[in-house]
This record gives sequence, structure tokens and C-alpha cells, in this order.
Amino acid sequence: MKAHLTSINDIAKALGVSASTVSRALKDHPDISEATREKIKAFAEKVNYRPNALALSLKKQVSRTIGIVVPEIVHHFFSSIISGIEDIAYSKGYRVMICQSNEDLAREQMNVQALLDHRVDGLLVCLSKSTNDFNHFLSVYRSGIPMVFFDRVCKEIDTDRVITDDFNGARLITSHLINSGCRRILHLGTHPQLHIGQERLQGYLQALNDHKVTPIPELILRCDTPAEVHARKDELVKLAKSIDGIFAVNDSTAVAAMQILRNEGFSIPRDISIAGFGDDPIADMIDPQLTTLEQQGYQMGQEAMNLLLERLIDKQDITESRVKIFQPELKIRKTTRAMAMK
Amino acid sequence: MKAHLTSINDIAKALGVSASTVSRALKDHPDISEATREKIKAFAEKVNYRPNALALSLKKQVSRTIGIVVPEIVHHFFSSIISGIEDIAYSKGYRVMICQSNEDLAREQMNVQALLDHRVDGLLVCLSKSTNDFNHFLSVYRSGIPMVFFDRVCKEIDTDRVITDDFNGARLITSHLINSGCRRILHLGTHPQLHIGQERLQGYLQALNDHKVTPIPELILRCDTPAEVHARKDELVKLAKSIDGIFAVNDSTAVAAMQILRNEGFSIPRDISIAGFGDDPIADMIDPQLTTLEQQGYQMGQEAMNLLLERLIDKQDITESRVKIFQPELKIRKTTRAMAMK
DNA sequence: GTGAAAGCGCTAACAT
DNA sequence: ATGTTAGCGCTTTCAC
Repeated sequence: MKAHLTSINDIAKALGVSASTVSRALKDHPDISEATREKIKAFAEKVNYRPNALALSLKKQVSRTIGIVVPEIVHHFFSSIISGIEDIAYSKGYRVMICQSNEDLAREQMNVQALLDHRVDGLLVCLSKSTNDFNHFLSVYRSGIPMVFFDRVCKEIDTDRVITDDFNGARLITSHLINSGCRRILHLGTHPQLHIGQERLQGYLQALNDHKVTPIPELILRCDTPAEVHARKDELVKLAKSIDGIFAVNDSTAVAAMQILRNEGFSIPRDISIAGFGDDPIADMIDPQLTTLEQQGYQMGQEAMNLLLERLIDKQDITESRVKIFQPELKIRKTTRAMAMK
Repeated sequence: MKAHLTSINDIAKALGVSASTVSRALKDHPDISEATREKIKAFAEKVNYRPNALALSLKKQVSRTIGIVVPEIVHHFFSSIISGIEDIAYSKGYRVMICQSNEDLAREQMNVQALLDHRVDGLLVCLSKSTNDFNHFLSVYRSGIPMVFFDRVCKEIDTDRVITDDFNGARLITSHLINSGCRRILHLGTHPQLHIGQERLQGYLQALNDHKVTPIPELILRCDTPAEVHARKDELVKLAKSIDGIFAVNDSTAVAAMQILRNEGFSIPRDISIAGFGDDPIADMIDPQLTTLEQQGYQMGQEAMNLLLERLIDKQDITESRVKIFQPELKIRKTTRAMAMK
């Protein structure tokens, strides 16, 4: 029993004028006489009139709504990005529709479709881990709807992107581990099709190379969530005896590994140094505090939205696609040893 | 240069039939001949036709979209609730629009308005901390749009609600503190206008009373974020000497307090026991692991969406408003001492 | 079995 | 200064 919300037609009938007069009066069109305008505005106010955004979008062919697709809202990094996006969006009169892919390709495809069905003006997306087919994005691209990827981007499509310098971050933090004395560093990495995973792995390898440390294939594992760490506990504990450092692809994985190792009697960082990626809030709440790389989630979100807005508002046909790279900042805390002199 | 997406009219023109025929064919209306139907469907498939959700909503006067207003997406409890909501919503063909109030009344009002403008079929809301005026919700209520409050509810309006038994949870965990030997328990509470804050405070007081422990007014502070804990560090440290337990209104506040106390040389739980509320993921990642109360966020979200759906779909005029109460479960971990015998 | 017409709420070009 | 008309994309009643 949803009550009928007052429409412009209702006002027109009630006041004995035409709908167009009401429409014009409400937006201060100069043609409308002072008297009529006041009368209409007063009435609209009284009945609490609000324009129907759906009708407006249909008419104008512009929804002033943008769609966001992220893997999972629960992660601090993603929710920070969303906040950054929203703050810019709101300030420009845009709304956002947020969808979670739950790291699942099928759901991601559904999300994109639903967003298109709702005629969003643009799309902001971060790929799911399992996305190995890009046709759903390709068709968005072909249809000419502006789209900006952030963090986990799609190299296969030439769009604007906002990313972290994953390679450099990984190289930086791995160097720090080496400089503080580590030589056998376990890397807990993510899915190989994920660009960021590749970059972080390459950065890790580059750092080893920089320091003439021989990489050890057995020390590169795919293991990127606390759940997986726990599932592979035995393997990890076995490896632990032969390693002196861990570089995990994200903080929660690093923390989970640390918990297990400490329970097994290893001292952090004395026996094993640990480093993460992302600077999740847990990183400085745990003891010892986690050495990691700070990612500017909020700012990345702002930047992504700004890139999209430039295509939406200025419409100046920007032909080249732009890439904004954020440098992650090394946060040396307590899970790694102080730098030894070189 | 957003490309024009194919409409039913486009298909009609291309195929030399009327729009109504296309519409009917696409939804398998029995009147349409096999041949025409196949022809239309094949063409629609080819041009990747998708119905315009905006036009549909306008026509049907139903958007199959529900609006969510939460304080901040970054908190695990809220994002879990959102996941619960979404999973149920999707399974029933509903979309969600998520808005953050950022604990700000003005933004909450704007959010509600924007959601109504978009003609959401229903609203799911958790109040901001600063909300002391309920007119925006009152007008939703009067307009007959179904609305369900969760967690931080609005007592002033008679709607469906999904809540945690905050009183009982607080009583339970405070009792646990007392049973394990605490007598001077500091309560770090939240804003007084927040119902959940009142309930948790009352539960705390009830437990003291149950155990004939005299409440001490100086040990009841309003301090509900890590930032505030740090801002009031000196006060906290000064109090620390005279207390033997802390019950914080949420886990992040409890953890922040623990960090400060440990840095000051207090041993947890030997000198001071600490308990939180909510069972945030950090609770079992920190060392010592935090004793707290588990809140069923995901299930609460599911329940809230189900209550809303009953009003949306079944439409059976449910007159009485329903209240679902979730019992929080005590998670005794390492920041409190083992129970002493009674 | 298919089409024409009206209407959801709104705007804008075109009357008057 | 105001009204009429058409149309955004879609559905549905009423014709034939």
C-alpha cells in the first residue's frame, strides 16, 4: 500500500494550471510570472513534492548515477575506496550503486548487467580474483559507457585506470627485508591472473635480484587469505624452519601467518620477519605491529571518480586513456628488524 | 558519446512489427505466433537487447530496488549486515542502493531523500550516532513506504526492527568480568541518545546490581572510538590504576584501550581484564585475543531483508510491527581471566 | 495474432 | 505568460 507520491500533474490539476507551467515554475524559468511561481512553489512545498528521479533519467537519458563493482565491501581497502568515490560523487550531484562480486566471475557479470540495465552513466570497477573472461567489460567499452578500473585492472581493455605501484611497493618492502638480514623470504602471493599479483611477485623477484639473492621456487606460494593460511598450516610450519622472512600479498594473510608461527614457538621478528601489503587497520593494532605498505585507498577512490567525471561532464572527447599510479609508502613497524648497515 | 542502447522500438522498426508485439514476444505471451516470437527473440539476442530498468520502474510503479542507510561501510559489522541483505535481495530479484551517513544527521537526511527520489520500494536503515531528529523517517513512515530498522533503531516510530539484545549481552559480559574477579569495571560507552548505548549501559549496571557491586559514576565514560581513546589517553591512564576491568561498547575501542594500557606497563588480563562487543575480526587476531560478544551481523541483515520482503511481496497487510531480537554470544578469550568459582 | 493508443512523470520545442 | 504536444522505453487494454 505504497502511497502515491505527488507528481507534477497532481500539482497542475490541483492548481488549475498545466504541467509545463508547474515544471517551469519549479525551476525558476524566467517566463513564469512571479505570482504563479510563488503559488506553485508554496503548494509544492506544502505537499512535499519531490521530482521522480526515474522519470527524469528516462527523459534526460542521463541518470546521474554511477555503478561500482568491487570484490567485497568488508575489506578496509575497498571500503576506503568507496568512501573516496562517494565523497567526490556526492559533491557533484551523483549517486552511486555499489555491487559486490564476492570474487566470483558470474556474479560480476550479473552486477555489470544490472548496472547497465539501470542506465548508470559510468562504471567504476575492481576485478574479482576469478575473472579470466572480459567480455562483459568489453561490451561496456564498445557501448561507449565510460569506465574506470581501479586497483585490480583489466589490461585487455584500454580504459582509464587508477592503480598502486605494486611492483615498486613489493620491491621496496622485499628490499627492506633483505637489508634487515633476511635471505630466505617466503612469498605468499595471490592468483596468477591478477595483475597486482604478478606485479607484486615481480617486485619481490626484482628485489632479490637487486641484492644478488637467489630466488627459491619453493618459497613462492599461492596463499592470499587467512582461511588459506590456516588450511595450509602444516606446509607453512614445515617451511618455517628454513625461512627467515615472509612477504605476504596482504595484511590479513601476513597476520594469520604470524599467529600460526608464534603458536609454533617462533619469535617475530627475531626468528622470522613478516611484512604485509595494504596497511589495513589491524596492522597497527596487533602486537608486534606489522610492517607493511600503505595504500592510499581513499585518494585512489577520489581519483577514479574524478577521471570518470571528466569524461561524464566535460565530455571533451578525451581519446587517450589515462593511468594514475599511486606510490605505496613503506611503513616499517615491529615485525621486521631494524635495517642492518649495508 | 554514450551510444544509444537498443530499445523495443528500435527492434520493432527493424523488424517491421509493432512495439507491443516485440514486448509480448520477449515475454512469451501466448498470443504471439511461434514464428514472430523466434524472429524477435533472435534479433533481440543479436543486438544484445536489455530492458531499460528505469522505464520499467516508471511504468510499473515498482523499482525492485531497496535503499540501505548505514553509518559507515568500513565497519565489519555493517558490511556483514549489508552482505546478508544483498544475498537475500538478489535471490528475490531486488537490487540495493547503499548510502553512508558517516554518522551525520544531515547526510542521513539527504540519503533518505535521494533514495525516495529514486523510488526505492523499501528502506533498511541503521541510525547515525548524531540522529536526534526523526522527521525524515517519520515522513517515510507516513508515505507508507515499508521501512525496517536494524541495530540502531528508532524507538519513536513504530516499524519492524532487527536488533541485538544489547542489554542482555552487556549483562552477560559484565557478569563474566565480575565472576572472574573484577570489581571496579570501567565502561567505555557511546552516545546517550543511541538506544543500543543505553541498553548496554543498563546491562552493565544490571550485572553490577546482580552481583551486589556498587556502581561508580566516575567509571562510566563516553568514549566509543579508537580516536577518542587516544584523545583521552591521560584520563584513561590515570583511571587505570584504580580499575581491574574494562567493558567497552565495541571491539576497536577495547583494543585501543588495551594498546595504551600495555604500553603503560599494565598486564592484560592480570592487572586489568578487557571485554569488547561485536566480535570484530580483529578480536581474534590480536594477542591476547579479545573476550567479546559475537553479533550475528550477516544473519541480522538477512532477517531485516526478509521482514521487508514480506511487506513488499506478500502485501498481506501486516499491521503489527515485528521485532526480531538476536542474542549475542559470549566469546571468552584471553583478555579476561578464567572464571573463578562462585 | 497483431497493432494502435494511452499513460507512468517529466521536459522542451512549438504554439498562442 | 501559459498551454499543447510529443517523446524518453515500456506495458496493457482495447480493437480488428
